[in-house]
Amino acid sequence: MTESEVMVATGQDAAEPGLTAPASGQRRIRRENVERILKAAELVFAEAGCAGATMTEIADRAGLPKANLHYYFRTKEDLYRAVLDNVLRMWLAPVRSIQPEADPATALAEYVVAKMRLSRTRPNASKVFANEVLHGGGQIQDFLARDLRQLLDQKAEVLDGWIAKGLMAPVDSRHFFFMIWAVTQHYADFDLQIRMVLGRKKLSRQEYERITAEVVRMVLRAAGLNAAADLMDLAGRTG
Amino acid sequence: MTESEVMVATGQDAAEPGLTAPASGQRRIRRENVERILKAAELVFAEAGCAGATMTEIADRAGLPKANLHYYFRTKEDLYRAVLDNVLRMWLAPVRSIQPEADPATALAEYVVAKMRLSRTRPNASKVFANEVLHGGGQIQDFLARDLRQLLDQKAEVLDGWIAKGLMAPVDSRHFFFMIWAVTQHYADFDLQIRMVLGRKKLSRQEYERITAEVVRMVLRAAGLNAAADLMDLAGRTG
DNA sequence: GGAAAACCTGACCGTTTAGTCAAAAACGGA
DNA sequence: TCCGTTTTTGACTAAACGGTCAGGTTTTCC
Repeated sequence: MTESEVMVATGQDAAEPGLTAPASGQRRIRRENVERILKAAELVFAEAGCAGATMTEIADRAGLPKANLHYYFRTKEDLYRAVLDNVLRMWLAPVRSIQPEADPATALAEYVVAKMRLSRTRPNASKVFANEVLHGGGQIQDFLARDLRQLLDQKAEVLDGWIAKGLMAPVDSRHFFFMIWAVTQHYADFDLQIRMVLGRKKLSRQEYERITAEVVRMVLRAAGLNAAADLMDLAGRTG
Repeated sequence: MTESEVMVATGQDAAEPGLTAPASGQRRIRRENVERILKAAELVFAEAGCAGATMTEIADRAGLPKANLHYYFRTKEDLYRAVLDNVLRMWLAPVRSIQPEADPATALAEYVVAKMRLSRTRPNASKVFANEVLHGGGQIQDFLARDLRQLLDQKAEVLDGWIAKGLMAPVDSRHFFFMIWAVTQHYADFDLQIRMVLGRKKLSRQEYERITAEVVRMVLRAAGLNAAADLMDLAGRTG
């Protein structure tokens, strides 16, 4: 599964691609139903895992009969791949802020904020990703070994550049990224644990923003950017 | 599932507990087979998740016929609970080093080292735990809301004490623990991603120790303990 | 050595699940 | 309105799975 193959399932790979498919976008009904199915599937796959999810459950959540799912997606695995492809595409996006000419503290803070926002707004996507890596099927290995590796190499080089210029502490740039991924995704993947342990039913948006600021401070300090972290401290506590 | 109920499955809760059970420990055969089954089960549950694991697969890995599993563990859920109980017990152990009178840098470093060692030596245990939290069944909620919450409250208080004395930066102690958990367990739960992205087939013990040192440095810096982290820098790079 | 307890296991059963299919209904351009 | 195309769906099948059980074998203890 290379990056170029990561795409929204248009459904054209199921049920005999319309050879006479009109250029004017897909049929309305197909587009709407595919979207509904993918949304329901992401939820169910996140809740139950790939093996634990059933087509019947997904169909019920989408408000469609099961046979209809098999009309748009030939097999359960096809549907799972489509969901996963969406998730992977989303995963790669927030890293853009890491650029050589950027200010390290600003860029890292922006990156963490973007990752935390993704954890809040799309926890199910993160869970599907986590589940897939956890039970390392062949599904995701190409993505990890090709696309993600290439991306990490690029961005690690940016950090190494900053370090060489003395702009941040001499961390191992790759493992520094692992730390950011681990911490930010933790708030989506382990949200049950976090809520139970904090005794909260749900984390409000305000609470989430406070947590995000805290995570940013810790990450900045881990990078040796204490001045920036302390500035945040001031802003966060007085604002 | 309270902490007191967290225990190794002795098998006495399956197949009619021997009412005439001898005080001199369990029967040898039972003890050995239960251990083999639990070991195989932990592996399979980690690889496939709870729903994806099959009794047949576990039986094959344990080298026993499937019916034999049901002799020691009445149902798949009973077996899963037994595995999970082992995992949870292990999870709570390493936190001991966090004590009020300890030196923050030393205690935190020891804690991170212990958690990283657990990730290296028992990755499957970590994966079973992660999978359970991810798909939050009722199984683990009591543990999280009671035992883990209580433990976190205790240890957060220790950190707050250190902070009050000015021994470390004013972090949110609970979220600081979340960061440690996230980062250390990441190396077990996401080891596939880490190996793929680094282009390694397997991480050697030496590599793991280098990574552990790096993680310790980042955690210490995140806690504002830069002096200790820099000392480690020196030791790690010259030693 | 003998009896009771513990252990073993092939064959079997009911349920759940992914996937199929054919016939009907809805759609949409001419 | 008409006709080919797309969409819908209840009923069905085969396979996989968790769990059962009866009858046999081994172990343990006196």
